[in-house]
Amino acid sequence: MRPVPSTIAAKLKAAAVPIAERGLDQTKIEELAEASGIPKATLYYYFTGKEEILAFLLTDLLTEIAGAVAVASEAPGTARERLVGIVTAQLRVMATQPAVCQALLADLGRAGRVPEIAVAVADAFYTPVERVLAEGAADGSLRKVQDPVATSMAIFGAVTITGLHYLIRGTPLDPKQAAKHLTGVLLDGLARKDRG
Amino acid sequence: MRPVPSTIAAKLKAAAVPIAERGLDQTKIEELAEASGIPKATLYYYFTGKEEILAFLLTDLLTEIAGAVAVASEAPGTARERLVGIVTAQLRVMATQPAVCQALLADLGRAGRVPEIAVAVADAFYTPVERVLAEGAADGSLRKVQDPVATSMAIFGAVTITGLHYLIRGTPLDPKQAAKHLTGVLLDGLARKDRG
DNA sequence: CCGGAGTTTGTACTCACGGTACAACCTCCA
DNA sequence: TGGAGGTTGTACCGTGAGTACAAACTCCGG
Repeated sequence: MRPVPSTIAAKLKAAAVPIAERGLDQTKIEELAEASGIPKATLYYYFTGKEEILAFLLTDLLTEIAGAVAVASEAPGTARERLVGIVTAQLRVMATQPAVCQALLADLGRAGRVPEIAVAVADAFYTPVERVLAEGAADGSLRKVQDPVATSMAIFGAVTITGLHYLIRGTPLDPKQAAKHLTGVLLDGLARKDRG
Repeated sequence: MRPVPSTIAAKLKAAAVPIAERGLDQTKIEELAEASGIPKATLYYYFTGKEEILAFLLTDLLTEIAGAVAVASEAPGTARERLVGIVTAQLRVMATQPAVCQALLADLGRAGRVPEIAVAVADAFYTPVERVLAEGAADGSLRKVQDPVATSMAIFGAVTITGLHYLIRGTPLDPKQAAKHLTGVLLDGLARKDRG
């Protein structure tokens, strides 16, 4: 993959739309060309194929998420508050870039198969959550869970699948609102509190 | 799609393995034929193509899950206990049929695009959880959540993505154990209880 | 202003694979 | 025993991914 100039990278984002709608395999290269306004021959000048185009879009997205999450992870306050911030940040990007996010989440298998993307997903989602869980156990704002890795996986699932549903159904996603509800459930739990 | 005899249906299950490994689009019909021991021509006698073969495997799987979940939903005890039973049942099927489950969860976008499968997913996952949440609010074993639909989506995500990770990594999945941890987190929440 | 390096793009091509057509054969039952 | 329907091999077609390549265009150093 040749270094991709920013003009191309910018145009390319529109290519995520047909991919989100139909899936990569049901999307012809010609459609990617059409959607992005970049001729097929030029696409092949920079990328070796469809897969690589999607990988480029996804790593771009995941870098952005990782950045926003890193900021939220540095915020002052309790770990519990930062967890809310992290989830909000993740949902915010989903609201901003619905198509690429849908392309990622609707085909998680591909992400798992491409090591580069798998790592980026971990950096953007699991790892920060895992850390904030540990911080919460330390500062007393979160309880100590038995298996932080499994727990961060569960949180990842809850957040992304919730977001994915909004994206698929096309209903507008209010990140703050959704994060509030989601973390409300995740933090307080579903069980009725006997003494709360 | 012609009615599929049980002999064919049984053999066909093996076709889920290459699909889980590589994804449907990276799997040739010839490979499905090889994996299942059913010649290509016979596959096309019963199905109109790859998509339909996968759809058949998925509806079969989802019917099974829906059945197991229905049983768990009828169990005596509190709604809270039934919720644990439902999650356990879902994870149990994932442990029993790893390949098909992976094929489903690693490509949720496809499920969303095929109405038949989307409905089956709802029947196997959301709807029962949504109902047990309502029952829990009624019998007092679960707290009243603001948005039961969104909550059941989050639960769906937590359960399936957790399961998917086990499947992708190939680590053995103990349904009881995993369900215990998962529902532990979901029921009690991540926040430290001030008075528990 | 020239020339060359790298970029952009159109066009023509190859080839793998999904899917179809069809005929031979087999099985089972009336 | 004959015919309907299931099973399978083989030959074929069309689509679309990816390649090859050359023409044109941009930009920069001399």
